[in-house]
Parts: sequence; C-alpha cells; structure tokens
Amino acid sequence: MRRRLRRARWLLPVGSAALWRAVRLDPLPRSFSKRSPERLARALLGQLVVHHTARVTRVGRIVETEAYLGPHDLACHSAKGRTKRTEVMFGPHGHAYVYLVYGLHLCLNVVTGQGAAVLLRALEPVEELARADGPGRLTRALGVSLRHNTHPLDTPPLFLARGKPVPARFVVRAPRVGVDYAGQWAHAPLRFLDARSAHVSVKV
DNA sequence: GCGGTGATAGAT
DNA sequence: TCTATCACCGCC
Repeated sequence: MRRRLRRARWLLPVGSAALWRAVRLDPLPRSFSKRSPERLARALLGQLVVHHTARVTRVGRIVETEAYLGPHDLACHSAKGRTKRTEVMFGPHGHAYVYLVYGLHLCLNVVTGQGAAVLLRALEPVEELARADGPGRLTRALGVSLRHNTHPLDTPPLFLARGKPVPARFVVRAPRVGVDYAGQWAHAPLRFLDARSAHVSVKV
C-alpha cells in the first residue's frame, strides 16, 4: 500500500480527492503489453485508460479492441512494410501508435512489437469522459493527439491502469471493422467486445 | 448512403 | 510534386 501511495503521488498533484483517484488508478506495468496482439486485445478488456491533463483526469474502461497481428496480417498497417509511420509498431511493446484516418479521426493503439498492435475502439466513461464508442470518438473524448504517438503507456499523462478483467463468458469475438480490403483477413475474428457494455461501437 | 478531411506512401 | 488510399463520424 505504501508503494502504491508513493506511486500515486507521482501521478497526480497532492490533494485528497486527486490522491484518492490516483490510488484507484494503479498504472499497468509496461510488461502487461508483452504478449501476442490477440492475447493483449483480450486482456485489455476491462482495463482502464487514463489521460491526465492540466485540468482534468479522464478515465475510461476498455470495452472494445481489435488485434492487428503484424506484417503478415493484410489489415495491419505494417503489412505495407516498415515505414516512418509504422516504425513504432516494430519497436518495444507498451508504446502508443497514434495515427490519422480519413483526414479526420485519430486512432490509438497499444504496440506489442514485431509490427503488431491493438486498436482501442471503445471506452465506457468512468471519470470526466464523453461518449467514446468508436476509435475516433475515443481519441477525441480522451484528448489524445498525434503528439502522443510513441508515448510509453505506463507513463503519465497518458497511461493504462488496472481495471477488472472481463470474465470469459462476457467476451465476444467478431470480425474487425472497416477492413474489407484485407482478403481472408477481413473475416478473422480479431475484434473483442465486452458483451455487457452498451458502449461498443458496432453491434455484432 | 455520402461527403469531409489530411497524413502517408508510392508513383512520376 | 502529384495521386490514391484510407482501423470514421455525423448528418441526410
């Protein structure tokens, strides 16, 4: 407990309310992301995403993810090769891959390395969070920007925190959204949802 | 169902 | 430089 408190003080300014929140927000170690993208996508369900800005601490519970397996997965950006943009996915696990799609929306991913990552698709609001069901709405609600690309996700201001794992009976798998161009990979059931949540982006 | 919007990657 | 291509969203 002492250790948690010390960690908490490091996270947030002193103040009883902030401190209380911080105690609840136990950052996940970077090693949490050290597993296959498929396993991480599953494990992230029920965990928390925290963005601590100057004004507020925004917190959401992850209820929908997608695994992007690496260069062999034709739906994965790294299938196009190792480029300036995809470089971060070939780096160490536990960092953020943030990119712009359709000229409008940002997407936030957790890197697992070897060109693979997990896309965060939907959050259930916990603290100071607007509707975040959908990858674009998620980044907007959290206040994530392109500058967060490559940010280590065990470090403030943007980090993953311990939530409550989703029991297997509530985990639903489905094909990923918007990857029709990826041939056989378009059908792979690499999307993971918490079936109890009303905040998933697309119904199965 | 369709238009808006801009970074990226590969072509020229 | 130019052009096609998008892990989407909101409004029609």
